[in-house]
Amino acid sequence: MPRISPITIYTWPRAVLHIDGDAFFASCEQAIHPELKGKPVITGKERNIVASMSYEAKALGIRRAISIWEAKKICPNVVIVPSDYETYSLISKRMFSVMRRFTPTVEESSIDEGYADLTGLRRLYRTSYSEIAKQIKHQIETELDIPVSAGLSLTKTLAKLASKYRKPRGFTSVPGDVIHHFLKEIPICEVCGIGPNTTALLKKKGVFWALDYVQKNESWVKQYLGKIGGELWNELRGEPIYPLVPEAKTTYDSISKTKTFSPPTHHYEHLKARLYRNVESAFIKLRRYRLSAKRFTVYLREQDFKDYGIQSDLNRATPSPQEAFPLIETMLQELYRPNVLYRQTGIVLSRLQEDRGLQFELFEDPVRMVSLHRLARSIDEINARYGKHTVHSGMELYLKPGTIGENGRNTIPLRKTTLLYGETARQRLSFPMVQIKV
DNA sequence: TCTGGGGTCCTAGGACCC
DNA sequence: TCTGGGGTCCTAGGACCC
Repeated sequence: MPRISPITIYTWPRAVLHIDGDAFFASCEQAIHPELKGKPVITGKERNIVASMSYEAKALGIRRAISIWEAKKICPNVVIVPSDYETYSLISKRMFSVMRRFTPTVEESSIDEGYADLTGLRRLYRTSYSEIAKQIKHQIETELDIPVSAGLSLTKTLAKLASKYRKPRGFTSVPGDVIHHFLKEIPICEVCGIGPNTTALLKKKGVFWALDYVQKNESWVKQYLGKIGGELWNELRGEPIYPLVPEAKTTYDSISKTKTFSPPTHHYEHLKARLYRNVESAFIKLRRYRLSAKRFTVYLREQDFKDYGIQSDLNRATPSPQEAFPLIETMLQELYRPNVLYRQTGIVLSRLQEDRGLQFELFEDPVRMVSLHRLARSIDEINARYGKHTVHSGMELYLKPGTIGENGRNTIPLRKTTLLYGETARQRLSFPMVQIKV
C-alpha cells in the first residue's frame, strides 16, 4: 500500500486589526455636543449609575458602575447625561462602515469595538499593514470625531491586547518577531478570556505575565484550563484559532430582563409585579426579533446577593406573556419565602425558536390562543406608537407606591394613555379602564 | 470590587439506550 | 459471587465578556 502523505496547507500570517472606541459613550456625547469637549462627562443618568466617563472624568477618579451621586461628590461640576443608545449605535454603525471601506471582513464584536482582517491588502494599497491600520484609525477619528485605539497583530487575542496597550488614541503593532517582548509586559489577567478565577489559579502556578503563560507547554495549559486555555495559548503565540465572524448577529439564544430595586422587599405582590414587568419587557424584545420562547427561568436575588432560580418549560413555544404568566406565577410561589428580603427579580427566556405563527396542540382552545396572540401584536403596536409599557399588565399597579397592595386603597393616578389588561386589572380595580377580552 | 444589566460558551455528571 | 461498555443527549452551574 502506498503511503498517503498529508496535504500541507501553507498559510500566510494574518494581519488582524482591532479597533476600540475610547470611553465610547462619553466620546459620542462630546462629538455631538462639542461644548462638552475637554469637560468631565458621564453617561448613565437614567439608571443612576455611571455607564461611561470621559477621560477628563476618569482623571478625576470617577469610575464605571459607581453611583451618579458618588461621581458628583468627586466632581461637583461633572456633566451628567442620560445614555442615548440610538445615537451611540448610529455612530457605531458609521465606525464599522469606515472599516468596511477597506475590507469586507469586519466583525462587530460589540457596540464600541470590532475586528478587521487586513490580510492581503498590502498589494492593493501598496503600503504596509501598519500604514493601512493607521489610515483606518485616522479616517474614523476625523469623520466621526471620536477617539479610537487600534491594535494590529497576527490573531484576534493579540490585536485586542495591542489596542489596549496605549489608550486613548493609541496605535500598537505587534508583528510576529516581537510577540515575546510584548507579552513580557502584559499581566495575564488582561488577556481576554482570563478572568479573576483563572488569574488566581495561574498565580498559584507561578504564571503572572502572558509570557509565562506561553512558555508553558500546550498540554500543561490544557490540563489546567481546558479547551479555552489551549486556544488562548495558541492565539497568544500568533497561531490564529478564532476566526473573524463578519455576519451581523440576527438572533438570540436567550433573552433576559432583570432589575434591582431598593429598598429590598418581602412583599409578594410587589415582587410579582416587578417580575411581570420583567416578563413583559423580555417578551417585547422577543417579538421584535420574531421569536417565541419555550423555557422560562425565574430568578430572585436576596438581600445578601444570593440568587435563586427555578426553570420550567411550556409544552410549546409562545410569543405571548399571557400564556407564560400562570407558569411564571407558579414558579415564583415556589421560590418565594415570606421572611426573606429580595432586591431583584429576573426572567430568562430560552429555548427560543422562530415564531412561525400558531400551531395548535390537541386539546388547546384555538380561539383563546388566537386572541392571545392578536392581543400581543396589538399591544406591540400601541406601545410602539405611544411609548413602552403604555399598555401593561394590571399586576404592575402594585409598583405604584401608596396604591393597592400597600395600604388597601385601589385608586391610582394613571397616565392618560395608560391601558391595562389581565386578570388583576379586571378583578381588583374599580376605576374605568379599557378591557381587552381574552 | 461592596455589587447594574444582558449575553455566550464550556464542562462534569446523570439519564438513557443498545 | 459478581455485575459490560460505549455513545448520545441533557442539565445545571461556572466563568467570562461588554
